[in-house]
Amino acid sequence: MNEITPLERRPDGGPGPIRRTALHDTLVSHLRDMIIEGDLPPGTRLHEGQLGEQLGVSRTPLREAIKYLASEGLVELVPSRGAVVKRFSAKDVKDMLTVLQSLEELAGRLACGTASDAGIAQVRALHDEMVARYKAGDRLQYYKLNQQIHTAIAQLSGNAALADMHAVLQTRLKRIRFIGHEGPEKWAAAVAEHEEMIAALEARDTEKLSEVLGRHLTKAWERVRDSV
Amino acid sequence: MNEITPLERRPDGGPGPIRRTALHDTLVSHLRDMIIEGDLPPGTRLHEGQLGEQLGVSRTPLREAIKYLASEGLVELVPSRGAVVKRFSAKDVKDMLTVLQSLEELAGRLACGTASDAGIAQVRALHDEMVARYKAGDRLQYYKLNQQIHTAIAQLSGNAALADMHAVLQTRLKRIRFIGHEGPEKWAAAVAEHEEMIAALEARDTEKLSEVLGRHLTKAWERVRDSV
DNA sequence: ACAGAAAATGCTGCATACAGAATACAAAAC
DNA sequence: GTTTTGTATTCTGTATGCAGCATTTTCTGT
Repeated sequence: MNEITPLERRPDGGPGPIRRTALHDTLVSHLRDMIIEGDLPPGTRLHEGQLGEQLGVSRTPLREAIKYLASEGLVELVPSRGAVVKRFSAKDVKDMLTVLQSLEELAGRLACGTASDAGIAQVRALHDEMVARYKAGDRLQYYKLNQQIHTAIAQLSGNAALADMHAVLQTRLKRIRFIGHEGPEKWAAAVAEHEEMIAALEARDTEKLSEVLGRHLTKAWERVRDSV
Repeated sequence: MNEITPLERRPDGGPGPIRRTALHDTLVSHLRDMIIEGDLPPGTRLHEGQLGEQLGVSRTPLREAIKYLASEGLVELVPSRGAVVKRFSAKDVKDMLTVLQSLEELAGRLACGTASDAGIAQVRALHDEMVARYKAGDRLQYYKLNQQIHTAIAQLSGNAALADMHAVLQTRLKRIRFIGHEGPEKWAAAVAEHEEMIAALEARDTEKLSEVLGRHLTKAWERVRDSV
C-alpha cells in the first residue's frame, strides 16, 4: 500500500533529544499497521537488517517488537530463520469470526446491564459519525469507525479480559476486513444492522442486542468469504 | 516456591555446542513457570541484569522473552522502569472466568459435533488418570491433568482461534488456580462435575456438556474467590 | 534539625560487535 | 546433463558497551 518509511522518532517535532522511551510502542504499532494495511503481505519474511535500516532503527528494538507481535499472533517465529507474517486460511478466518461472535454476544449481554448512559451515548456518537461517513462514501473512515464501535461495545461490558480477547481477535481480522470490499447493497445492510445494534443497546434490550451482534458477524463472514 | 536456577541449555545432556535456537522458547516457558509457580510473585520487578545472571543468560534474549510475555499479559511494561509481574484483582479473575466460561461452552458445543471418537477417547484417558491422581491425593498432578483436560476440550472443537484464546486465559489463571487450595468436599464436587462432563462429551450431548462446563466454572469462581 | 537542591548511583533503552547456522552458488565428479 | 560437495555469503542469535532517565543519597542553607 504505502512505501516503507522511517519512523517518526521525534513526535514533538522540535529539537533536543529524541523520545527514547516510546520507541517500543511506536515500533509495535507501526509494524502492526504495516501488516494490516498490506505493506507486509502474509508470508513475507521480516528481514531484520533491511527492515531496521528502512525504519531507521537498530535490530535490537526491532527484534523485541517482532517477538511482541509474535505473541499477538500476527507473525510466526521460525528458529534460525527469523519471522514471517502469518498467513490465515479461510477456515482460520471463519473460526476467528465464530469466536468473535461468541465474545460479542457476551459483551452485549453484559453491556446492557452495566454500561453507563454516558458510555452508550458515546457509542451512539460514533455510530452517527460512521453513518455520516457512509453517506459520504468514505470507506476508510467508515471502516475505522466500524471497528471502534465494536471495540467500544466490548469495553462497555466492563470486563477487561473480554475486551482484551476481543481486541486480539479484532486485530488479527483487521487485515481481512481491510481488503474485503463489499458491494453497495451489502454495505447498506451492514449499516442497517448497526442501527439495530445501537437501538437495542439504548433500549438495554439484552436479547435483542445479543441476537443482532451474532447475526451481524454471521453476515460478516458471508461478506468476506470470497476475499480470503 | 523454588530457587531461581540457571537454564538447562543443553537438553540432550551431551557435549558439543549448546542448542542456541531454542533459547527463546526455553526462556519464555521458564519465566512463565516461574510466574505461575510463584517464584516471581505479582508486583515483582523483573531486573534484567540480576535475573539474567541468575539464569545464565545475557540481557538481550531475556528482554525479548519479557516482551513476549508482556503481549501474553503476564507482565506489564513500564517505560524506563522495565517490567513487573502483573497483579490481578478479584474482579479481574472473575472477569477472566466469565470469558473462559463462555469460551468453554462454545467449545463444548463445537466439540460434540466435530470431535473424533479417538479424540474423545483421549480426553477420557486423561480423565481416568486424573481420577486416579485424585484418589491418590496427588494434588499437583491432579491440577495439571485438570488443566490438560480443559485444554483438550478446547482443541477438540477444531477451532484454532478458540483454542488460542482459551490457552491465553488459562495461562493467566494458572497462578490463581495453583494457589487455590480447596477443601476435600469441594475437590470431590469438582471431580464429580468432570465425570459429568466426560459422560456428556461421550454421549455427544451438546446442551448437557455446555451446561456442565458453564456450571463447572461458576463453581470454580466460588472455590477460588477467597484465595484472590 | 529540617527542607530543598545537587550530585551520585543504578537501571533501562538502544546500538554495535561478534559467533554460529542456514542458504545460495559454483565447481567437480559421475 | 545431473548430482554432489565445498565454499562463500548472508542472516539470525547472543553478548557487550554506551547514553539517558529515575531514584536515592548527600550536602547546604535556614
